[in-house]
Amino acid sequence: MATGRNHRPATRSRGIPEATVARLPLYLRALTALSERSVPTVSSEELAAAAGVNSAKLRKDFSYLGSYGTRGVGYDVEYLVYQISRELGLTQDWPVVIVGIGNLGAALANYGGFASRGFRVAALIDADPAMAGKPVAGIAVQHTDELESIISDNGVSIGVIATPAGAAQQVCERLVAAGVTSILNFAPTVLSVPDGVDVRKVDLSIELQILAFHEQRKAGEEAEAAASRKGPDGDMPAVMPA
Amino acid sequence: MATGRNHRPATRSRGIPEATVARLPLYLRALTALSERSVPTVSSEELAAAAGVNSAKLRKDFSYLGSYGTRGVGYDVEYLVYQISRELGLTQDWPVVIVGIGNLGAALANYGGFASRGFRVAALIDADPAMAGKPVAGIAVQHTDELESIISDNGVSIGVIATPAGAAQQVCERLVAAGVTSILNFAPTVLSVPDGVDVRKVDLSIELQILAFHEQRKAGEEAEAAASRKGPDGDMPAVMPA
DNA sequence: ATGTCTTTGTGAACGCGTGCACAAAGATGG
DNA sequence: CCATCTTTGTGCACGCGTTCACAAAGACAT
Repeated sequence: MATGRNHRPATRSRGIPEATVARLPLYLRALTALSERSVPTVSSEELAAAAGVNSAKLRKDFSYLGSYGTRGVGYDVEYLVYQISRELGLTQDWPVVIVGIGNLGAALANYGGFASRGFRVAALIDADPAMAGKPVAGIAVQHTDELESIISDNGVSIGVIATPAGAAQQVCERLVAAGVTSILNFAPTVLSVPDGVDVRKVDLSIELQILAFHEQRKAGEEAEAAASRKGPDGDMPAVMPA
Repeated sequence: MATGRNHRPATRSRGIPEATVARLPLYLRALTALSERSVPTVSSEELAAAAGVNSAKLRKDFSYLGSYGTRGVGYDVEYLVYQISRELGLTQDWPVVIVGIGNLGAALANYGGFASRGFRVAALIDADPAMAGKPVAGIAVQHTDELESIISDNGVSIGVIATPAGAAQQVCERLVAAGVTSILNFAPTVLSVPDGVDVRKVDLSIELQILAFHEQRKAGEEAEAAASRKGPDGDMPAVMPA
């Protein structure tokens, strides 16, 4: 993935493949939606369609967690929600700090998807003294000087970096020194961290560049196909309006 | 990727592996930094360190593009910047529309990483009539009604969806019907699109959940190691109270 | 021109992830 | 209790991606 997969060499954590872990939140979201509609059970086929994956893959993914399905019936929605939540560690409360309260940081602070999944924004931190005390998403921004005490007072182990690229590595080092062991990095930089610290990267510009590559390829193939009336391979799909 | 990889079944586009394409922007960024420091050449070892990857992987990646290096010396920075830019399609101008100008949409509009890489924000679109005309990042927001005409007038082929989850699929369908063939989706939903349309997904909540999983595992291993000095089987994780 | 030294480019092996296809398991009806 | 039908769980094969290790290639000094 977006990104940013590949942050671990090849560590298979407790038998659950990394690729499976990355899909569990996807299943969880689909299951939560079913739960809200009071659907009691769901088959692997239905759930796979809702999550946008192959049903065999989904069944294999679940098989790593245990045998939670009933043959001939499917999976119990509520039970599965609980099991996946537990496996992902979402049954406990994760205090999170966001460093860098610019446009992106503010957007993250306001993002509803955090609170609903066991994540609690413990603090917003910015280096600009003018920001200190200003409320963003109902939380007063604190100055970078407070970083270390905030982390240790709240027992924060997950940090989000939304600073400019130039500040990211330094912020990262302070976070790690203060006890943070998982970092979600939005700054367009490669962070270097000691062993035992997980980093996941989200890079908006990179995603767009990948799209541009495919877009260019499509345009190229099109021109190519238009030029030669007789294409040897006919794998160009007709674009159907949804 | 994060993120969000795996949006294509297994299509190897024009001989260049998908995994390689995803890393090209990373190399490009490192090379651009070197270029700004007027470094003339760089070895695969140095560049790999700057990009945070294995040097053998980097060389193999470049080998898909051609033989652009000089043995005994390394790679010419400027030349490589050009070649990768061309391969990614960044030598041309890509007009982009952003739909959904909330916190996140505004952050994206203000994000500097777009303009510097051949992407031009052609329009900001929001469904709220109260937003229409309001300038965000120096561009006046336009109403959703204008969506189709904006797309066709500007020849937009890349769209960014930053709407709430409920609106995403509908917006997506309108974008596709109007001619967009690449979509970057920030809404927490699985978009269904016709063949020929690329979708990349960035999901903030999913990234955090993956971090939480590893965080929990780290905490579990720690507790396990502390509790049992010599455990016979170590596959049963101690369930920690929430 | 020749030898040495550095660094690229790649052949080959390995491991992970994916998807097919099917047997095992349980529900359901008679 | 038995037959049938649905759906899970998984053995297996295949392909992609990663990494090692080394031969080929060029720079540079003598």
